[in-house]
Amino acid sequence: MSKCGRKKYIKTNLRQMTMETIESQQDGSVTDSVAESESAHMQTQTGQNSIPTLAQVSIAGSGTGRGSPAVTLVQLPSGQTVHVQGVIQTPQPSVIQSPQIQTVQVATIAETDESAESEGVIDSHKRREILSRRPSYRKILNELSSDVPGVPKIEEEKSEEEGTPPNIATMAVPTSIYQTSTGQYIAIAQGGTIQISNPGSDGVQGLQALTMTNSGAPPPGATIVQYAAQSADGTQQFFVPGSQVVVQAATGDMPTYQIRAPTTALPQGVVMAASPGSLHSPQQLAEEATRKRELRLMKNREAAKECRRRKKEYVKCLESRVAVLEVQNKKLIEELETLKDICSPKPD
DNA sequence: TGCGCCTCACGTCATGATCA
DNA sequence: TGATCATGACGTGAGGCGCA
Repeated sequence: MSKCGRKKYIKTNLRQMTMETIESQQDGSVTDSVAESESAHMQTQTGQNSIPTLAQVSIAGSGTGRGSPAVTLVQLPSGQTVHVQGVIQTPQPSVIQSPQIQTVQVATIAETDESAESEGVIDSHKRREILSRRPSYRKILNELSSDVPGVPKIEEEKSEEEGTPPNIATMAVPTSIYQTSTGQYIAIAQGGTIQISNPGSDGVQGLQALTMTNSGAPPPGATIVQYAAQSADGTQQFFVPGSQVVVQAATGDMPTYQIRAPTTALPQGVVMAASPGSLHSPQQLAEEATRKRELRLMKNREAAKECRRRKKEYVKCLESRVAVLEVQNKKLIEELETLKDICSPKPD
């Protein structure tokens, strides 16, 4: 398959996955984030993500009592209520507090780009150097949320409510990745899913599904793994003890896998079936480098996905905050008008 | 219907931040 | 201090939409 075709294939799968994720988020599943609960309102009629609009809010109840620190309940369209603290209070940090830094930096970059255009001297490395200094979204949001109770934090790790759909293309982050002597990658995810990736196939394409079913049969506590290889050979079964770690494959036309108890703990749970000490020839070193690179790329792929997800969440949270602050601002103005009326006696 | 534009999501690279 | 993580930048492809 050509690169274009492959990308198309992967994209189709991923798009489907994304839609499944969106659907699962919209079907009333519990979300503890204001932003996530508002995701449905961010959708346009075409179902496509577009320029986000500010969430409309309504004031659910006027708890404003004079002289007391009032707390106003702001009803978001999603039904979520947000506590807006007293009208008179210490200035809160602007919603664009941290992004202001970004704005300044972007302005600098714009200048840089201009000068680069005019002179054509500044290379992309310098630009990258400047651009990469931005603070992380998570950091910004967590700083904001620590200041203001209404802003949810971006969690370090998503709870299971956002569990990946049972699609092999999702490439669930494996707890253990093994490499067989045939060069295949075997990843055992936390949910027990086993993924086998053929060498040379980057990422999801080479994955073969292994379904695990619990059985009370053979060794107690063992798990029967049905090898769902797409060969015409049919289904193979594996017995996987409870905390299996090591997988080896025999060379030959018919690969076999042995899953054993762990012996040594290597970083990131990666166990090389081929002894590292035997890697002497340049070819083996090159293969090793290639495998390492593929592994790194795979991890980075997942990290990038997660990063984008957090970024979207961050943006939604900011939008929610804008909505809340707008309501707060409106109330401030109203209260100011009221105070003006009280303090300025009407002429007879 | 073809074309151009826009948006979105992705993969990859580079690099700062963080961890062991 | 090296390994790993997190994330911005960049390039690319696909799909939607308006227009001639």
